[in-house]
Amino acid sequence: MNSSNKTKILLAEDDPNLGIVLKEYLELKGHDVTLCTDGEACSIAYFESTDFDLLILDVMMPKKDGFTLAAEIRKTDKRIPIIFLTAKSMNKDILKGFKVGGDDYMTKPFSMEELQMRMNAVLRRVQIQTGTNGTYKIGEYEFEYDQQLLKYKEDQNKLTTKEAELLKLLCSNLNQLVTRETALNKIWGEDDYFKGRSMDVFIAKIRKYLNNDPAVELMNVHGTGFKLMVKS
Amino acid sequence: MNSSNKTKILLAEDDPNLGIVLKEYLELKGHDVTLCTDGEACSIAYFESTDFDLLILDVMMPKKDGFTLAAEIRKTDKRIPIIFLTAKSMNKDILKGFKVGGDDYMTKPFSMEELQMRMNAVLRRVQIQTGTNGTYKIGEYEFEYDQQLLKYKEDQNKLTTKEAELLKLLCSNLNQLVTRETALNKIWGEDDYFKGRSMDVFIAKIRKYLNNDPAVELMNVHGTGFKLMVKS
DNA sequence: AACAATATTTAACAATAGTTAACGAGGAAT
DNA sequence: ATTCCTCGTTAACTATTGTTAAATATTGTT
Repeated sequence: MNSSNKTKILLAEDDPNLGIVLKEYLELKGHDVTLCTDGEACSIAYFESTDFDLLILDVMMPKKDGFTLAAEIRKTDKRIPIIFLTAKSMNKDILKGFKVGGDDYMTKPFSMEELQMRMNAVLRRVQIQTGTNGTYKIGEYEFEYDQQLLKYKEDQNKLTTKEAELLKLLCSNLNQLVTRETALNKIWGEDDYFKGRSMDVFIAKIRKYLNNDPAVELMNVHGTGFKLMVKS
Repeated sequence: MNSSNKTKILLAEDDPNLGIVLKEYLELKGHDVTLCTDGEACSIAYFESTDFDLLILDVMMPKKDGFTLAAEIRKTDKRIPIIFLTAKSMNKDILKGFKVGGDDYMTKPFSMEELQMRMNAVLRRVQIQTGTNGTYKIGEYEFEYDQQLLKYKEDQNKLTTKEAELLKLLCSNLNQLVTRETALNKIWGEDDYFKGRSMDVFIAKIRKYLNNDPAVELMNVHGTGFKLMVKS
């Protein structure tokens, strides 16, 4: 979940009418919507930011279709919910949407209410463990990203901005790999040797914060990245 | 996930034709299905067992409708995935299904394939959430891939990433040949002479870890590959 | 048996990661 | 304006992980 308590939605829809109507409806419902009108713009928007909570992708789009885009994103993020929108109700298409790692699939025309409901259903799953306002549970710890606060029982640590950003990225991929590349691009904005060393220093700091709870482990995957594991 | 490797599904459907067809299809797909023909029977089945992985509930059922049943279950279990089936595509109904805590909603008639896909999508989420992808038994050993941990009685060894990946590949082909080519391509990404030598070094390391239990043998098939054998 | 190909093992080496501390830019306090 | 403080970066050193090399052993073929 991103810093505000709004759900941050990345919406890709090339039909300008539908795009704008959707954006306005979702904003009315209290969400924060970024609208892209083609697949490439959407790809760029996604990979530059760390804090989208949900993707809504039209399948048929200029430059890059929704399935291709979703497949790319699923390579680096298995968690973020993806809902596809499509005009044609071709059976094969639906199956492809799921195969590529989508969470739901809606055929136009659909009611806004149903979209809202399906969004909630899919978000409820990820929010069961990420509190609703930027609060993450990490074993016995509680991490308030908004306040940059990491709490363990009575103790609490104030994190720096970079520490908090990195920990948030790890939390939103809990039990899953975050590649060095992803982290560097999303948090440092570039991926070079020195930024990489800098990240290692932050990883060490976060480990130190987290070593009260033995069920929590921030582990390295050699040559690839890190994953924050919580044994259950 | 329950103890077996099958997905345990509780299916409630009062139409006997559809019920039986669904059950048979899902069993064909390797799942373990319990079929109930009314809401009360389903409620009893659910509350008597602990290890269902997924509920598929018809909405219109004798004695207790699917929504009421789901609402009851959601009081005690917020996690278990619920998919509703319904004949009528009334908008209000769909909304009610989600309000009551459903994860997906399918309108009859639907294709079996789409049901399968939607099941997978919903199950994938809970797997990701719990980080429970792989624990293998190897004779007296227990291998937790997620934690890169190999346990033998009281002892436990922390494996490196490569060791864990290779052991996982061997485990998922227990008692079966894994060709050098397969292993090299899957784990090293390419199949050349030096990667091959490197793999041999890892095989040696894994053998060393596994030599407490005489029933376990990581054997070579000359010129072809390796087999992880467990005698019983 | 002699030979060639493949596999095992140990050690040296290279690349990646972990840790601690020094450094420097920028903001806040004096 | 000067000093102090915080934070991110860089540096230096150590540890871990994975690859290459080299010496030995095993297997299959002629």
